[in-house]
Amino acid sequence: MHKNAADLKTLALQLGLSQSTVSRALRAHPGIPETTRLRVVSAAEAAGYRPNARARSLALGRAETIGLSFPLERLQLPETNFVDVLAGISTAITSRNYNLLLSPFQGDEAAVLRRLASSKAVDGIIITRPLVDDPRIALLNELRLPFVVHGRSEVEEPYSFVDTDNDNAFERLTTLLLDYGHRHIVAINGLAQFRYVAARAASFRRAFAARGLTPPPDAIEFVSMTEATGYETAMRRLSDTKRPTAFLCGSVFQARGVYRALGEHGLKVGIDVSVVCHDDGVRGFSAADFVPSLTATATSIRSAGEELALILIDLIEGKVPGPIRKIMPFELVLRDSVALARPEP
Amino acid sequence: MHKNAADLKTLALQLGLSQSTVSRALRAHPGIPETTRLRVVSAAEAAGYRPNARARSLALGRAETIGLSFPLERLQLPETNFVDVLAGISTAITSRNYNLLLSPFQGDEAAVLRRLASSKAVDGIIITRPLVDDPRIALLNELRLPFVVHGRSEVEEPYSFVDTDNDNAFERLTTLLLDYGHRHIVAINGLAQFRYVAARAASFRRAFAARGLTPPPDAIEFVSMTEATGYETAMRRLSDTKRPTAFLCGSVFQARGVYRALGEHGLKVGIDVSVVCHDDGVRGFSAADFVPSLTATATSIRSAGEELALILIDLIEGKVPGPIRKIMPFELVLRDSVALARPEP
DNA sequence: ATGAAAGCGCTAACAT
DNA sequence: ATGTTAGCGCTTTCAT
Repeated sequence: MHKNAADLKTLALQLGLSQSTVSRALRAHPGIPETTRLRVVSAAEAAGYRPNARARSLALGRAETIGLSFPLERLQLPETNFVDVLAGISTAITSRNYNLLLSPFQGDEAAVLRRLASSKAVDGIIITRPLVDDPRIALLNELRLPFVVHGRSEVEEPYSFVDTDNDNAFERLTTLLLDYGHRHIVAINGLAQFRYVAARAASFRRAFAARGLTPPPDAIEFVSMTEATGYETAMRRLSDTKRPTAFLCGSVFQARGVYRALGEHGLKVGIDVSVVCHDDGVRGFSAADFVPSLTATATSIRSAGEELALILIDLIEGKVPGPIRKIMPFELVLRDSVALARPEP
Repeated sequence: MHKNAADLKTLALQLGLSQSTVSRALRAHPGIPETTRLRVVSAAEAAGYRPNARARSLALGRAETIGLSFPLERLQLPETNFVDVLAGISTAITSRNYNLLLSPFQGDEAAVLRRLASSKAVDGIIITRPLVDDPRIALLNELRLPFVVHGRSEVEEPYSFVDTDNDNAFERLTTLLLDYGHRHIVAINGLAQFRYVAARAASFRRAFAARGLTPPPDAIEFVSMTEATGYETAMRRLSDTKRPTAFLCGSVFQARGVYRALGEHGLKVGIDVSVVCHDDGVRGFSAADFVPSLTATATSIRSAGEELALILIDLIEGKVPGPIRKIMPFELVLRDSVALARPEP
């Protein structure tokens, strides 16, 4: 076999051609006759030649590599949709022949982004979980590093993003519960610092408003997206003097906690209390597998990951012009966790 | 702010120094007086200078990047310890200031490894889930790309690895059950193509042999490491004319399935039937959280991930000589899933 | 149709 | 203590 993968110079020497001709032949440049092209290609194959990525990226100014910057914890916590996003990105880069550089960080993300940008280690970057007013967007624009955001922010800056259709999904879920006669609904939302949480809260209120209703201020709970907080929140609200008749959860993790709390209160999901949820399609946490099965707005966070990478690569390669904005669709899947609201006791 | 991150040439020009002096000053080479060093460093800081990683790696022959090659599915299945390994690797590279290049693949891994090696995109690579006779090891040795294997293989080739102490863990678990009087034990193992599965089977038999016993040939089941197969296997074996008194599971996923099967048979874990398991410390799947809590040999697959990356980096930097072999320790944690074997009916 | 030469931005051996 | 020079391996004008 090819022991030491040859370089261009050696190859050119062997063929009695110049480096430039060999280089062009390998990339099928116009102006290289088929005969020499074939000769070069077969010689390269025989020698096991593959271009040196370091040299190539230096000369070209592109590394065919995208970066993903994320806080280290996102890989450490069990209840996260991050891995599914990562799976989607992985699929996309595989199909586009790109590499993915993982940039986990602890502490100062801005420093990481600055380093990635000026070190030219990647051609572009994906950032996740934008805040309502996220400083990273202005920073990346200033650094002139192509980037795509998973989610949206409220900043004025132009930027590309892929987001779930939070607005419509939550309005839909809320409307469903209202249709079933529920009025005393508790929405277990995420932490208020994230933009999508605000969007979801607004959608919840909008659905009420569409019927001339206004939910009480404490209808929306802003807590983290875990089973534990879902459980605690539900336990607390079930002790209210007037018990909620339905829960709307922002994630399957929270919904799990709600199911557990209801069980402990001796209440049956889909009979005594209704539950709906937004389902990102996280591996191993399907709303369909809940007992009883959970009515949810289903989307594929993995597809969102694919889109993120594909859009970023298109942006890098100049295949698309300005900022791309993509809203991923969802589907309302009716299952067994919703019943007509019981008449007030 | 620094608009366009300056390069070395510009910086040298500004300072009235040569590129090499600036370069040396920035890396605190001996022979650069403190005064000029400070002058250079502060100028670099002011200019927002960061070395171009592409140029640097070309000149240096090192990219300060390690690769992780894995089949795309490993990110897609919910029941996997892969993400925990990834979390460990991420922690390690963060602390050592390395980058991690993810190389998911579909199909031919050899091609991916060849490409990574000859394109010089990474300084070294981590491979996972070695087969009993794994061809990747010989290939990587031939390609002269530093690498570390997560797990062991039976090949003659020299190679570095980090592995769980499968032999002792499974002997220990088996001995524990034997101590409790169990003789009719079913070991739910992994798929036979992997080396660790063979090692575990041998350890199981060794524990029996140490008491002059021999387990029946069908005592060990070679199935995949999922809840579903754990369930199916247990259901099948519980219908045997002579019911097993204990199950030994290779993973918490399988153990979950076993718990479910026992529940369906109306059998109580830790009373009617005993269960033990090896616990990799996968996020969200702790043996401690089983109900009843599950006796297990506990190890940290995440720490293994950290070791993998640290060893690889040491290898790359020449800080250690030949192949490094590291066996990760485990701890036997006694919980509520084991009881004395009932006298035969 | 092919070659020569410059340059991507950095490091390091070799001066001085 | 600092500068000069020669690469690292590739792509890409610019010649011919």
